[in-house]
Amino acid sequence: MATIADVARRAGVAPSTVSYVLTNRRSISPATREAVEKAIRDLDYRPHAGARSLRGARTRVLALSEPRDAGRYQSIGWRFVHHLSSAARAHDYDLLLLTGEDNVVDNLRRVAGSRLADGAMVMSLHTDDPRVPALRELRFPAALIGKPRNAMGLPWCDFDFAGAAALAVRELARAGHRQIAFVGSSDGEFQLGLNYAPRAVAGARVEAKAAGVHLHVIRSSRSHRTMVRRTRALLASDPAPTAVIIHYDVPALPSILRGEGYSIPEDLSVVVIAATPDLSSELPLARSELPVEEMTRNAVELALAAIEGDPSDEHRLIPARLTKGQSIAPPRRRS
Amino acid sequence: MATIADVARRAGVAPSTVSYVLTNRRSISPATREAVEKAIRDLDYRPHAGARSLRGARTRVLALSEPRDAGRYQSIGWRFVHHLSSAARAHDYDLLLLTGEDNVVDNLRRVAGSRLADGAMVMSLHTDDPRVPALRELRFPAALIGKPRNAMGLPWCDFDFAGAAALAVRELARAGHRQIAFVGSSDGEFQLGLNYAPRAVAGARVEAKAAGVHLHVIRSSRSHRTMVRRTRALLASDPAPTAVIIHYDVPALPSILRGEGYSIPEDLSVVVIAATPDLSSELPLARSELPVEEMTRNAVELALAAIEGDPSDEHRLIPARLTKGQSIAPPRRRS
DNA sequence: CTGTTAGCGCCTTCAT
DNA sequence: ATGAAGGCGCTAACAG
Repeated sequence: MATIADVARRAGVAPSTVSYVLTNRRSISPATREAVEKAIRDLDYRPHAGARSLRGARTRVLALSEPRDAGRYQSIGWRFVHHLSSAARAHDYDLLLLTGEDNVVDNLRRVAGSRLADGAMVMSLHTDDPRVPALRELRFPAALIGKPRNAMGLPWCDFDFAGAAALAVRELARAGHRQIAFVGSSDGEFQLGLNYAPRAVAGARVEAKAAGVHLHVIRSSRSHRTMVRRTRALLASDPAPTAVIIHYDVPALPSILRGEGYSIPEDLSVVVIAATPDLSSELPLARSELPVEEMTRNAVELALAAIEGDPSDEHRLIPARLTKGQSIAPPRRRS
Repeated sequence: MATIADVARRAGVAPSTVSYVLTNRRSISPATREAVEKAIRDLDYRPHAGARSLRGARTRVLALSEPRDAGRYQSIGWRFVHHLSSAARAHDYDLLLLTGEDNVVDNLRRVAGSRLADGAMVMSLHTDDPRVPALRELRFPAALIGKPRNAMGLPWCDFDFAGAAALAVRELARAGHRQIAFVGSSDGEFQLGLNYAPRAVAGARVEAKAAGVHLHVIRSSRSHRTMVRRTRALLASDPAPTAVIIHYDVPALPSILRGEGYSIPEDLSVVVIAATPDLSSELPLARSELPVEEMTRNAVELALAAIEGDPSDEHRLIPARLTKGQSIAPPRRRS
């Protein structure tokens, strides 16, 4: 593999000049720059990442932390990762994955200590996540994807789950619904303490109270059988809900509703919040999409800002936007 | 951050001695070892990754390559990544994610050239994947997860999709079925050229011919509407299939079948191949699970072997094992 | 505008 | 069983 010395020799300049061409840290005559760039191309030269980081420069690597158990419940994880990687590459950064270790915190310590990365992004935040104080103590630059109970001065960005839920309630209330069901995240997500799960419920509750509507709250389940049971109980309650808000993807739920003999939106209005692009549905559901691209772009920006030294506790709560599909109708008159 | 010199000073030994304690490359008296280890603990010393890699040692990082577009079709990806990360950590390796760039091959060149990783693992292989010749040319140690048409001497491991399909056909034939439907991967996966999609179909075809049964082959679709349409056409064909093999997860399919008035297994037997752990189904389906843990463990082993210098073109095709659920019954007599 | 040089932290050969 | 010293490839301070 070619080194900076090889390039310098071939271009007939000093190694430092090559370095300066690369880093743009002082002015270079067009002629020299041209010669150096040609030599770089000819030799397919790439700076040695280890040497760079040793010299005190950046590793240009961002660590991505996610607890091992989160993967089970969050199939969206992969979408986030793809977008995070793109966003990081846009700043010439790579992503180092920190999911495989039992102990999330040790893993961060290790990476920070051995300077494998310049900073971290933290996914699947629990309400009281041990990684938050650890990052603080390590003084390792980081951005949180998700809102912990206490960010302890770390920057974070998140989707406004509470706002999305409130918006859905408001929209349904405006259409005339007075009995609204809220199907929250799955049992597993609640049990892990994933912060967005209760936040969405809380948002819905507040707005329901303000709008004077009754909210029937249940959780979803990954077990189809359980889901059917809970749905039946929900629909059988008296007074029965005339609209359903679904937090996140419970792809089977519309099918279950139909299976129980309800048609959408005639018998039941439906709104999905924090939704993923939906290919499976027959009819365009009213929804607020989870803005994955925007979230990841912001997360990377915040992490890089933290690396640059701004110890900002900036946070970005991305507002929900409701796309009205064809799944909201006025409530059917009780017969 | 502490350096090796700090540790040496604190332990009252030479830096090289500390290094030897760390790398175990020569015998150390118990006393010195103890002293050094204490100093390491006291200072929470961690070797500088960049310095190590500069010195010619390993980076202890494995790159993980997946094309950007694959994420859309393979929700399983995240499971693989989690397991790969665990497997890598078991060998004290970290994972660097290569998904964010438009050009997968450039990305590999870059990482190999700048020595950000010691080797790579390659996911979502297309039948003729450009990464294979590129890795060959770069002489970058790598293991493929998936079987390309031509591995060009690179080691690979994969699930025996053809065998799994054949096994399913055989089992259904043995139960008396003569008209078997095969619901293959989705249009998207076929279009991307993901290698497992056609392999499973081919395996089913070969076994069907050998067993003298007729095979109705369709592809699945992520669109629920399309899926319903195709399923109806399939069930309406004459002679109608009495059993269905589902390649990979089409979670909605059992529901669709039931929705069309078929009960499982009375009206229709069902076998799932390359299945993911199923939480959503009412009844335990006959299935061969995709052995994710085993695949990822093997992939890491092969990659590390390649890094160690064995230029083996070893490959590991992991055989399918069928779990008989309660979804296979003899075909219903035509009425 | 460009060249020379020191040193980042580690491993390893050579010497003891 | 342990030390001393050189150099991996790069950047930045210092010279010109």
